[in-house]
Amino acid sequence: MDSRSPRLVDVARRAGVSTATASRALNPTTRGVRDANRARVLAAAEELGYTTNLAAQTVARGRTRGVTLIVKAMPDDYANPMVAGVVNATHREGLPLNLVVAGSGTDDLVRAIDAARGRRAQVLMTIGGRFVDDRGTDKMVTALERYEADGGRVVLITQPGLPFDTVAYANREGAKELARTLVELGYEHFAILAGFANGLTQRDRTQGFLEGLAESGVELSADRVVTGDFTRDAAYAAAGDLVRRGIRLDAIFAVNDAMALGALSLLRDAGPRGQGVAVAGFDDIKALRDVTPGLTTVHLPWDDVAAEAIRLALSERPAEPRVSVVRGHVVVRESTPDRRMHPTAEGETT
Amino acid sequence: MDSRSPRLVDVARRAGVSTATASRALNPTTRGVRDANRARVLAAAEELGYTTNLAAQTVARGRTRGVTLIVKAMPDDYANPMVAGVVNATHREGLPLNLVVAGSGTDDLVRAIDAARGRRAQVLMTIGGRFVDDRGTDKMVTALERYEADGGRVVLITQPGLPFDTVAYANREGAKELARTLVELGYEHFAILAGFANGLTQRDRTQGFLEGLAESGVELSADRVVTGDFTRDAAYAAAGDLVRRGIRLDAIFAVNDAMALGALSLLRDAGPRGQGVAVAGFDDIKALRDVTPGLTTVHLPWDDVAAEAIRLALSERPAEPRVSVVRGHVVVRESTPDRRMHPTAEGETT
DNA sequence: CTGTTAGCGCGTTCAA
DNA sequence: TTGAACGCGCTAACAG
Repeated sequence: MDSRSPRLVDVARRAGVSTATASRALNPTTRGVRDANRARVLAAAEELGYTTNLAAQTVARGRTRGVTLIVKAMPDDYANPMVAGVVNATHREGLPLNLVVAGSGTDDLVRAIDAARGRRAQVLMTIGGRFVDDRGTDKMVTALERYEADGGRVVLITQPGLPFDTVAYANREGAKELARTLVELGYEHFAILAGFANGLTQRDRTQGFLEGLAESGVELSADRVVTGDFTRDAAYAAAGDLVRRGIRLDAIFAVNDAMALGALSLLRDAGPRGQGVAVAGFDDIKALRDVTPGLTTVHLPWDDVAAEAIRLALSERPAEPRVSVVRGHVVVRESTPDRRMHPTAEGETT
Repeated sequence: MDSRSPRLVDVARRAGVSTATASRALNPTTRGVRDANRARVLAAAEELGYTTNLAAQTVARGRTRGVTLIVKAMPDDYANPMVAGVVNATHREGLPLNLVVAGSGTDDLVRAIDAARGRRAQVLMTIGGRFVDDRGTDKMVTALERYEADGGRVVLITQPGLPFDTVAYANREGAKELARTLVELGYEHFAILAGFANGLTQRDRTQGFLEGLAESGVELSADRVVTGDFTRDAAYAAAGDLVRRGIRLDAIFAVNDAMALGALSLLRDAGPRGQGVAVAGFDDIKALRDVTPGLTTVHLPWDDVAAEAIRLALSERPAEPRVSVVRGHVVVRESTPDRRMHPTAEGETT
């Protein structure tokens, strides 16, 4: 078959006008077409099943609408609330979305950024992916600057400290508040499932939690901060190691909810040794509504985050990069019962 | 700033060759460039931070790599296993992915298809979105045919019966097996949370379940098949209505796991009236591992489904459309305990 | 308001 | 193996 798509010339010919007029009629941006002609062009396009060749349009215009979202991985268990938020927000705005899963290396990230530049995409957003003291950060910044120099807009999500518009969560503060709350509830012996040692988000949450403990006068030895993958499965495994070590454990803080749910499952599966250990997470993902016991966590207003990211992206680029910090708050649920009311429940693990 | 991106000419000039040679050097597809020249071109590109303008390349070539995935909505609670599967599979294959959320109307779908054609995208995959007896199906098929006539490849997921390559799940059979299993376990009084009345997947699962019941000699009055949204929240609400109606209820079948989890939560929140009602779902999403009681469901091999879809998409278009049917199997968990062992537990709701 | 014409940046013949 | 020249489909500047 391969009966090639109709082109603008075909529409123009059929409508009895020039391609220029046809183009103008099709693109409401440009005014100045007699109604009669506009109608004929639209009719011709309809009859021919014409669709403008977006690639050609992009070449001619030099730029194309739409956002490119770079993420590190697409989880198949719990929805990433940020990804879902951005996907739905762009849909609402009628913006084409390009979802790119980049490897975790800096090179992969730079490649993805360059590819977006090659696509002449209007806005570029990235979630996660930044590392602490990563030598590659410079390369990434350079790539992003090239992208902006080329006329694109960059919005970083949760990666404060870079010279671009940013939507950041108050990770450290939220974790600190969570730690204080747990201590108040009567917990003393903690462990942290910290994710990647050098992931920025993970580090901030871990450090915030440690600070909160310190302020409340609770110590935490380094061997109780378990690093590893940032996933539910890794957390399940890590919690297992923790339990097998036989240390005294009142509560586990996992740096995100998916990990916390994994830990919770391990404790459940572990039998008696897992009983009585509390768990807390971070994010307050929607799935928590269906989980028992309810998971104590730090709530973040995800819809606001996504909306804010889009807002920044669509506004004029300011002289100085803007940083919107979104604050969360602790939500206490049944996974961290009040121990002060059950003083006898202490010491159920060894 | 707007210091425009370097173009191929710039690279060519810097390497001291023509744009033709530069193009050939950059595209490994074309052979026949002296190694020395190739090296100089690559070096020049590197130094300039050159990235091919994909739009221009697409115009010149007439087509571009990558898959466009059309979905109806992006859930923010549980990951859609198909979406996650396709996202990750395309990433593995190094294929650019365009994720499009189309409205549920046929027009939205047709628009999305035409847009993909306008983008000259290589392959188009759609998940869901087909309706029973929808007058719009013809329009959709026409749009897809135009897309294929234009050189693209179409792969439909879970929408059997259309003249395109298709990956279908055995929805009806799985639901039928589930119904038989539940009856064997001793359940008699069912209700179904059926989702959209005219959604194809939902209808197949509902009808399969009804058939299974019928074969097992169990009747189900029409007022126990509750239609509505295909989401967790809608299911939560619908289960509430069910409970309030005060009918005798042994078990609820929800046509997907997210809905089942919503129903489970409602029953939990409903207090005594919700107790003793079993729940079963469909899909076996990963999140079920962290839920108690474990949810009885129909397992589908999601990784296989995504891989198969990609395989079909990347293979030559066959003369006759191919249909791969992926079969699932029932997994019984604690949400549907064996009632035959607890004859006294009967009739706990009214 | 409309048509002519000249690009946009790249791939690709066709000779050399 | 290489380069000159043309074409891809569309928009934008410039006349009219």
